[in-house]
Amino acid sequence: MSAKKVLVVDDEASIREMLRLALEISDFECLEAADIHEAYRLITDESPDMVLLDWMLPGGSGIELLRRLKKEEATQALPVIMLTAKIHEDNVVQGLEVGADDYITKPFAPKELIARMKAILRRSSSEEGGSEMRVGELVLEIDSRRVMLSQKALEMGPTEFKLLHFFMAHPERAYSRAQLLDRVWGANVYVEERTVDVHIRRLRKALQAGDPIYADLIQTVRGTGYRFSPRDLAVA
Amino acid sequence: MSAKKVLVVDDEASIREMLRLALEISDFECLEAADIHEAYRLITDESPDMVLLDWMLPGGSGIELLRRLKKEEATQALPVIMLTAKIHEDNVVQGLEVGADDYITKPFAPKELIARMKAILRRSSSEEGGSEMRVGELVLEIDSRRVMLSQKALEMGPTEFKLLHFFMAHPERAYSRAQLLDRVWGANVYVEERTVDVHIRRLRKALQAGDPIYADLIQTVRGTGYRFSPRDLAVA
DNA sequence: AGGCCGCTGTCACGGGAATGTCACATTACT
DNA sequence: AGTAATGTGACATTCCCGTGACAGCGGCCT
Repeated sequence: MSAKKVLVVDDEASIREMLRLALEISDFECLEAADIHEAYRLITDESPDMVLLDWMLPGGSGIELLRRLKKEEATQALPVIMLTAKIHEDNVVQGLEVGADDYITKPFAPKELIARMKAILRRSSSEEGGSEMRVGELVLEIDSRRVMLSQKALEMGPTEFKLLHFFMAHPERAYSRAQLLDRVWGANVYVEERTVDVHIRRLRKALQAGDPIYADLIQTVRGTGYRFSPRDLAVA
Repeated sequence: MSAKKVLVVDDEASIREMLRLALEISDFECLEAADIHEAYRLITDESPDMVLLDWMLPGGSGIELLRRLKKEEATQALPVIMLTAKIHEDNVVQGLEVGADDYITKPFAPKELIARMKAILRRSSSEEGGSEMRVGELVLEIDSRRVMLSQKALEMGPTEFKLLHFFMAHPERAYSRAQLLDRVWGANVYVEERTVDVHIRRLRKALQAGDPIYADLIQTVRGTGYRFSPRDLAVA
């Protein structure tokens, strides 16, 4: 299992730093945001597996972000743990009502936080019953690591599989080559950006072998990168 | 109904003797083990119908063995009753969490033990819908530890049998070598990952000897591991 | 006890797939 | 038309897997 990404939202740099340390020791990947705007950007761009959200934030309190996340379909299932000061314990009720998965009062032991995080991640990951994604006749079977198009298996390498997986999880959005390298190849990997092009081509070719129309799912966004667009499939 | 085999795991010979007596009076067949290693050997070699497991054992506590049994596919369903001293009653919770079916505190009346045993056997024997698995013409007979393909017996070692057993219980899913080692060989076993390859090959060879088509059931998933796929059998 | 035999785990070798990079062709936009 | 960006085929390298061989171990038979 790859490392889980956790977004820490807190305006105090010292607290973020402390949390980053605790998280990285436990093999989590850590993202940081100091305000709501930055937090929202990171959530859409990096799609973390969990959010640690401080209650007291300048420029809009944490509950505002929480409401927004629970309102949108794409982020509704994203687990959120609230961090709250002992004094404002009555906010906890409010937070849980809005849809926080858990809360923890400051100060807290890192160990307890990690334990709660793992409990929540275990729960949310076991919930994903349908371990397959579908776009029209295209079915990506995660467990068995196969791609079927109209009942027929498609041949492709591991990288193309991961690429397709990422695209199907994030449709209708353009990604730059750098972003794709980051999200599909993984961080801290240095390869030429143009390498993405080649794998895009290989993925298109694999899809085309199954049904030419499906190659059009992968669209080029000139000057930006690529986009996966199921929407245009039905039109054709 | 033939006599049920019961394995008694306890380091004190006197207790084993007492239990043997009680068991044989009630028409059980009795196996004895003084330590975990011997116990494990007897379980794989003799496949008893039930285990009476003392908590306090030299060289690894009983819970260690219990964990291992519950983790491995082949022994997951094997009923285990824990024997525990009154003083350590808090261990009971732990034991039940790991998967013990029942517990009894020493000292106990033989009559009570027998009653609990029968209750559990009744439950577990009614649960086992059939002690064989089938994929096409391939039949895995769990009790007799044999594999038949088109009425013909296949030759394979115990490890290949367990491997096939695991695969048939979890079809259409890719497993890494580490996962297979964990779930087929058992936890706390250190062997090279590539060893899996060799046993995969031996299993394929055994299947091929029966019917070449059936060797294709075991598929290589490059960069990931292996997959058992009955689905592709019918297509061919 | 000795020797045979089946099972297991490890290694080394070879082949083939997957990957990343380049050079060149092609396309899209000004 | 000209330029920048993307598509594409080819290639060397790396990585991964299949396979045969082999030694250790324990059981079983004589």
